[in-house]
Amino acid sequence: MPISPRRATLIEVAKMAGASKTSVSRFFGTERDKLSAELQQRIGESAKSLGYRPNQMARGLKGGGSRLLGMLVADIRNPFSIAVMHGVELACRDYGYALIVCNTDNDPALEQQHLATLATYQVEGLIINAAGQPGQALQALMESGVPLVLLDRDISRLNAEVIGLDNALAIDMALAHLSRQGYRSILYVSETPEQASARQERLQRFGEQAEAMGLGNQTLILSHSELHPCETALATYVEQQADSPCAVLCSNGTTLLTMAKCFKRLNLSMGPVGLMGIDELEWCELLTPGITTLAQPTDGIGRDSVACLISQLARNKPTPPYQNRHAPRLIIRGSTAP
Amino acid sequence: MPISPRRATLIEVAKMAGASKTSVSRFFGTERDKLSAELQQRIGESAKSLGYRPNQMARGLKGGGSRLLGMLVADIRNPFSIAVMHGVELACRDYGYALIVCNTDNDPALEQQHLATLATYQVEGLIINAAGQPGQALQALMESGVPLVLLDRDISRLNAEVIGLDNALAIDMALAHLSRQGYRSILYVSETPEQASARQERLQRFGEQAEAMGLGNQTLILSHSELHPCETALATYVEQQADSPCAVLCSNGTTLLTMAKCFKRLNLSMGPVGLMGIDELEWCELLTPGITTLAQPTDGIGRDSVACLISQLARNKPTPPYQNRHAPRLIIRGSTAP
DNA sequence: CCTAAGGTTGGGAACGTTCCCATTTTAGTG
DNA sequence: CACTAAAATGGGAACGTTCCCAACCTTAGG
Repeated sequence: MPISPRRATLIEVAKMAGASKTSVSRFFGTERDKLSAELQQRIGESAKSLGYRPNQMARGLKGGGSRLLGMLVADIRNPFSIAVMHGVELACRDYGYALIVCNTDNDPALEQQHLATLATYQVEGLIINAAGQPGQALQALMESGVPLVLLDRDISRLNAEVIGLDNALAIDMALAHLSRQGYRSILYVSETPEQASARQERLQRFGEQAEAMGLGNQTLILSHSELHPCETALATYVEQQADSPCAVLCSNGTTLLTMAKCFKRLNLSMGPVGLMGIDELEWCELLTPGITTLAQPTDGIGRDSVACLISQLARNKPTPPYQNRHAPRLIIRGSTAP
Repeated sequence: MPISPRRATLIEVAKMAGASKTSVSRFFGTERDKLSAELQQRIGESAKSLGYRPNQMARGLKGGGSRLLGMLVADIRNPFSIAVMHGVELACRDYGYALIVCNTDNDPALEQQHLATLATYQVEGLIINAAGQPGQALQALMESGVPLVLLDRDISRLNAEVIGLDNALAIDMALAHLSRQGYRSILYVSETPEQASARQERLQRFGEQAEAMGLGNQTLILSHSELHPCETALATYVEQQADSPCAVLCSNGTTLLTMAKCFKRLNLSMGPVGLMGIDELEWCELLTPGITTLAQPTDGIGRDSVACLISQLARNKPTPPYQNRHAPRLIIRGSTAP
């Protein structure tokens, strides 16, 4: 049975190097250059030979901060969330933070619980992609000095930065493209907008802007994941619009997948009936004749979320630039060529 | 400027409840029932009114364990990784652990660095989906008492559990299906197998089993992500096999996507030339006529990884059941109907 | 009525760091 | 060659917990 040798500690390194714990602490902290070259040498060697690594738990305890960021994701299986998370990861790496990720599977109760857990770990900042409206818990967290960034979804009565897509711009770009291609009437497909501000913003802008541009517009809200009702709704819509070219605009990747399936089932060909979505997915290029999308700059959104957090953390230093509303990128493919 | 009131501490709760810190500690630990009902009441109320939450950092420091698990992922944007991570998340929740996720983007250097970071946070266990061969670092970690689970990829000379797909079975199932459907010759497409044991196992089994079944077999290794060489390789292969029905078997989701694109470019129709992949992706159903896949039980793999960790953590308790090699599920679609 | 046993409760040390301050050494100045 | 400022180093107290052990308060048996 292998004995598990406890990890080496600061004191042991100090003893071995013939230095004080303070010096060793300095060596691994921000004051290494205050040490003489010779002492640095000795400490460095001892630490190496003992395989010493500072214990972040102990560091966090004594004022030093946990160097931990928390991320709360509503649905980890959503490719958008993942892509953003990737950006967050990259930025964490740059700033020297580690990341605790919690997935709520869109369950508000679980969300509350995870929030409590994250607080327990003394995270220094929090990136929240909310499932419910945990305004109260977040308010408490903010008041106790934890900076917050809301990802994609705003929370009412909470004074925190929201970082995500420029939803109005996205809708405008989509409608401009569709109109340019000659579609005269648009069906907008969204998931239920109640709990997600981004959905609301997109939905509302769609109504306003389509009206302003003189485009026919209708809305379809997907509440459950069943395909059938959605299929009939689409069939009905297309039938109604028989006289003028029409298109379907999907609010995100999930709805786009659903509608693509409906197109297939109804044997509708994309193009003659337009199809377009927000969010770029790997299969959009693959599906003949290719689906036109608005790609979100997910990496940038993730990175900026962290940058925003860090800038709140260090109020004294100049604020690194970050953007709240990110512009999408239009990727034109065959599905919007009538 | 809002003053940030420090989080309440154990001592403050104790003071308010007129109890000792030990009692409060007991209340939040595992010995709550050793306290009289009345005392529990008082402590409960005080804690609530102060919004007290135990500080996990401090807990971890004093022997209590960090209640933190680490997960190292080679490529966080791979849907397989995500799906497994979801299972890991679920299990963590059940066992009362939080999860630190590190993504290495397939960079061995970064992997080393992340490993060091995770050690720094005193994680109690580690789930490793290795990018390189960090055997040395992992060995050190194991020796210092951190249980390990290797996800999908084995690491040579490291005595740790490997949890993942039953690769031999998967290949056998795929070949059995393809053969049953009448394909006489198979092209196996894999990414470079050097650094990933799962790829090696699949590749090797493919050779053996196809030979044993009397099927024609060839292998295509995708090294870079360029489409063109791959496209010509496919074209050549299909041409060669003009006389007998042939199929393409893809080692994972990435190669499947690549080959699907090649099929499209070459205007090959799926079915007449078979196409099949390991890993189930959302678009496999969508792409006419549907792609036959072997779905990995990703949730199970994730859950079992955690279960395995936990069982190592508590050697005294009976080992919860976990499985090392998971069977895939065959999903038959049109792409393997000649 | 005394004592042992059991159930509750509390005090203090320890966990591995950082940080404040005191001390020692070095270098610089008149 | 003192004398002082600056640089380098070290000692001890904190950080918020848990855990060991001691103290207390019942209750029941003799």
